[in-house]
Amino acid sequence: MKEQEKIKSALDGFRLNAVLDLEELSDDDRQYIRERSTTIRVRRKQIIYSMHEKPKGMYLVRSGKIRIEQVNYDGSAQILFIYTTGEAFGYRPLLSRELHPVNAIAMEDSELDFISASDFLELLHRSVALSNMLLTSLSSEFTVLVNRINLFAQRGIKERLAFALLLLNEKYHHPNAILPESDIRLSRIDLANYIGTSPETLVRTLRTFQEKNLIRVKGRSITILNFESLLILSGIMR
Amino acid sequence: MKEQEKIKSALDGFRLNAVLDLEELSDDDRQYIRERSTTIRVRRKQIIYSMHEKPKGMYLVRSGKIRIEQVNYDGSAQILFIYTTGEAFGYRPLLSRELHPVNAIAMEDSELDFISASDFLELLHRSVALSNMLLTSLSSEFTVLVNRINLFAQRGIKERLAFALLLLNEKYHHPNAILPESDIRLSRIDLANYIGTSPETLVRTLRTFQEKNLIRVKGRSITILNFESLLILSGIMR
DNA sequence: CGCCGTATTGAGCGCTCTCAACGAGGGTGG
DNA sequence: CCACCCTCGTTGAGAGCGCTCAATACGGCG
Repeated sequence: MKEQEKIKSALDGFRLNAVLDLEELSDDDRQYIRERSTTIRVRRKQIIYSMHEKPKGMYLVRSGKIRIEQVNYDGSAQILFIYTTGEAFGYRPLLSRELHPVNAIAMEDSELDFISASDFLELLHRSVALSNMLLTSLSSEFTVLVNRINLFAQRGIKERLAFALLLLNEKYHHPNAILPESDIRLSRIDLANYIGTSPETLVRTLRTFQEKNLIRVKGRSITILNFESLLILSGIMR
Repeated sequence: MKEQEKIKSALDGFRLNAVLDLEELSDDDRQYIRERSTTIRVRRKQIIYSMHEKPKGMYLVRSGKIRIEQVNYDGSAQILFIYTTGEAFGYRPLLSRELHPVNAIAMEDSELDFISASDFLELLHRSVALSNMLLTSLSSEFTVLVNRINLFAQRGIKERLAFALLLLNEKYHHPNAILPESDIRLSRIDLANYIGTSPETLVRTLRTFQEKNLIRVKGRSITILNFESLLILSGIMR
């Protein structure tokens, strides 16, 4: 599918690639990670860490979905990322010796590989490959965040929703599925907090999308019907 | 001034610290930088690099102000950062082997130290200290950007302006000045593009701030009169 | 002195938020 | 198995914020 490739590449620069590519590390490093990591199980809604906490280590998602969010004084929440299988998180404040700036919460029952702060930093100290990988990855993530600031600062809800659905489509895509469309399943509140709006406005915008046959909505599940239109609507492409 | 300390620390986590602290590098590294860097002069409005260009090297501001912005298809622009004396920019896409995601434009006549891509990468390759410094710095910048996404997604113009003025106050602060307040000088359009609004709305919001004696406006120059109120207004503090 | 880019002001509209009410669904305990 | 409750989702109405368009002032520079 040529169109699908176009969509994918248009989202380059907007997609946080948090995948920790262990392939790029040496056998020793991989061995080290395997030895030191423990698997932890978390249930839906369980808090993995909270804002202003001291970071305990790095997490790698084996299964499930984790949302990273900030909660403001007025109680409003902004979901910044959703991490899924193969993606790593929680390690950045270790590098900059800061407290967690965000909450990490399981959106579904999930399994995580955990490496303690000291083990992680020890490995980082030893492995130039890891250090370089993180440097590269942080730099490209910088671009992603900058693009997103632009999006939030300049675009309205329609555009932000269109964009979010395209990103989520990738997050919710089943690894071995052939079809491009996914079954995007998350609560209205989560989706609203992800695009920075209220549930009411979100629902209304979803309906207008459905009326234009851009998506199909059945309960919690959202399916994209027209990728190209959504991409144009998002304003990131002409 | 105790209050001033409070303001400063409240802005931690929101302030992009792009200062390249050469002190942390070895004598050799500093020597290398000194030898390889050339000084270039740019005039107001001059483009240093453009979006989608291949990055040529790293820039270090000696004097003047550089704005980093993204321009969208519809012509709207979002100013993401303003770099001033001692701050480094332009090197991130070198690390991630990407094209520039932003424009860099001189807001005033400025002087920059330039190090070519190959020299920069060569130094990075040799210097663990630089590599670690960048890793730390990128990680804390990640937090800053995340905080800003939250701000843009959740807050209105009043809040964003209050916040921006506090940040700009630091950017425009004269190094040896004693007083906390600065003379913030930039065009209405630049300020509007920085907080993500139209010049008209910006002007009106500035006036309401002035009417509440939060700031003094004289032509292009803005002076903060009441830091504490602005900080509370910005919503980043209770 | 005139010109051009910048700043300000006014008016009107549209988008998005908030508040309030109602409906639907899922889980729990009886 | 059913009744209840609680959360989530949806819909309506109204207010207010921020945008756009248009006109008018301002100011530095040639």
